[in-house]
Amino acid sequence: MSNKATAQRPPVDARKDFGWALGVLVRNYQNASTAAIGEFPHGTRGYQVLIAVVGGELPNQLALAQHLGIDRTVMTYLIDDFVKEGLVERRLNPADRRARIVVATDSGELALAGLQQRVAEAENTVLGALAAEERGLFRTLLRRVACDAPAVSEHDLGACEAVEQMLGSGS
Amino acid sequence: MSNKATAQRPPVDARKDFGWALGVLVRNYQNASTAAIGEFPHGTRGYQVLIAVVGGELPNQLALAQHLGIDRTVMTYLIDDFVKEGLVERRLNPADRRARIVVATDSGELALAGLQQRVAEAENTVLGALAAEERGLFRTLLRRVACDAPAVSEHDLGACEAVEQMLGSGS
DNA sequence: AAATATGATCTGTTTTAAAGCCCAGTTCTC
DNA sequence: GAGAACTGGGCTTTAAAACAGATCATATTT
Repeated sequence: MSNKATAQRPPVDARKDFGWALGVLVRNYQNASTAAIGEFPHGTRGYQVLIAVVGGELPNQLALAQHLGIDRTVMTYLIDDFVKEGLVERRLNPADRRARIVVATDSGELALAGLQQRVAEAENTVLGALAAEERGLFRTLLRRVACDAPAVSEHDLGACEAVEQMLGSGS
Repeated sequence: MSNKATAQRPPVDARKDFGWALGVLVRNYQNASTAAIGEFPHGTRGYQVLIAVVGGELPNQLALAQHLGIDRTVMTYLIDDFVKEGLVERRLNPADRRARIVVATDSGELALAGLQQRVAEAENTVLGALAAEERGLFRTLLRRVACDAPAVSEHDLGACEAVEQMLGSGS
């Protein structure tokens, strides 16, 4: 009786589901990168915030939050902790004194450089099933998926546009 | 002053970070698939559980939970809700009456078939930046990354082994 | 100047995930 | 049969995160 369904429709294979594979990858990345960065303030999240800060393309905390898809109120104490650790500084934007420009300190840039190496190793471990060229290909495709994604939500779209605008001169 | 760092090290580009791109993809996938499946019991999670159940490869609730990387106590009331909706049934495993075999009802299989179509559309939207062949390539690479991942955690490894054992005859 | 909008912060509430402990029923080992 | 081990389930606690408002300073608009 249940044969009927599996005979009429293509068989369901849980391993082929895109969402499942994505979930496994995210979980593995989380575990591996968390282990790689150790006691860094806010874990993987904090690491990505620091990357965005050092990148220096996001003008204020709000843009930072939207870029990473996290709540703007979270960004406040996340940056607070970074300031406490001496990784970044909050500066007033002379052009718009409502906004705080978040700049990385030398210590922050140094810390990021170290972290990036270790995270890169972790990433390669996570992608261990692929050959070296395939890893590069996968990264490229993933980057395109993320950067050139169609408008799924205005949030991400806005963030992406903002980034692209600012990178127009920065290449 | 900060030019020194950017001159010595390769410039940091937030858009090139693997973790960031992965996060964007996951967020887009979540939004798109959530919209696609509508009021389905436990959202994207529930959808993936149903796939695994219909796939019929996971012997019990524990294996189901490990396969999807969620807590085993969560699986309890997740399956509870599915039973209430008539999507799945809990049967006693005659071979091991400690374990409950979770089987999809005809209604559940039908529901999944409908959902899969809509989710597939959502997935293609999310991957809209890629050409059709590239999408297939990306899916293949992602599947390999997930299925053949090296042992990052014993949890996932065990789940993957279990799946592969049971699929030994099914390809 | 007044009204409105924006960025950051603070204050809560709510949701969610994860972890731990305990119990009941079942199976396996000895 | 006794005891250990395992599955399912309930319960509580903890931490993280999302979410909604309110406040304050500043910018922009009218």
